[in-house]
Amino acid sequence: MFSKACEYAIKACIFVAKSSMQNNRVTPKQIAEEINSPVAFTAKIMQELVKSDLVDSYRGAYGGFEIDKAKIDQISLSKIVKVIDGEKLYDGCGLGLDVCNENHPCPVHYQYKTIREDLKQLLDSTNLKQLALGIENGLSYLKT
Amino acid sequence: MFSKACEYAIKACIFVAKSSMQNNRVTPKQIAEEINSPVAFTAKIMQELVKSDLVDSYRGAYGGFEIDKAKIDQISLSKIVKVIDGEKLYDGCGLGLDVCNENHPCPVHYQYKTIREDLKQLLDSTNLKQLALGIENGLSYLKT
DNA sequence: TTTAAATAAGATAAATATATCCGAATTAAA
DNA sequence: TTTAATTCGGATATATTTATCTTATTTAAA
Repeated sequence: MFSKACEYAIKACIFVAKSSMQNNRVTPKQIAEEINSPVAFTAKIMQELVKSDLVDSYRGAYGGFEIDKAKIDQISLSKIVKVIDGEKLYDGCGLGLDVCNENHPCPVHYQYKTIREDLKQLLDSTNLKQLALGIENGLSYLKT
Repeated sequence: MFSKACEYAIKACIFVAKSSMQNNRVTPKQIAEEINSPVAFTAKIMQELVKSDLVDSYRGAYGGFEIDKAKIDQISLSKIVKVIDGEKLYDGCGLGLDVCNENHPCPVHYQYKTIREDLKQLLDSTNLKQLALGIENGLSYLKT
């Protein structure tokens, strides 16, 4: 469904959001420990998230990553997924046809469309604040 | 969502099913033309489908691939997907946790579960006969 | 001003997925 | 029995994704 990079990105964002709510900047090392991911690869992904303006970074001593508290509930999962995996999940054909629409549907076009709309709905309506609170309250987990 | 190999497999199966309903065996070359896929890679995928008993193959002159007519409506998309992509889409965690369940849910566990059940429902309830008829009747297409 | 801690950027490596190629075995028909 | 057409299996090649490493730059505090 999502690439590994995207899975890491989502989990990293949730952890950074949670930390930012507690006024803590975090380093790639801390993130990787918290979400059980390879440090260097995680750092690369963080760079993309920074470039795309979803996360803020601060260099030098006492630096790290954070998310503007006021923005935490404005960042939906769909924004993260689009930055890392692109729009494919959003508008690609289930069977990979370059052109697939009502005029020229693939064999599973209509059924797949429903699934995709549901997924879109899920990603659009879920934001980092909700997820960070879930972690904070021990209702969900970022690693096993 | 699906790997490319799986997309090819699904489309190939639909074409083989349609051909078998018309009492025609088909070769990898014909399949690849019909679904717009690389010939040799398609042939490899057909081998897997044969080994998994979803498709029958016949060697030598006048050989090729076919599906037992009586089985065409017994082959669901889920069978094909499981053979090529495995069970991950069916039971994997949306965020890649090794263990993810009600007792230890990832942050999107419940929402993702709904999507997955819908997808499962779609794959389980759609069979090759339905899809082959759609192609035969010009209601859907295997390539653009 | 020096130092230690941190991100940024680019090169490189490893693993996986996608794709090709070729020789061996099989088979129906001529 | 020979031939041509076909699948099978394994080796190889290419592309993409995942992951690591190294150097440069930045920055706060001592």
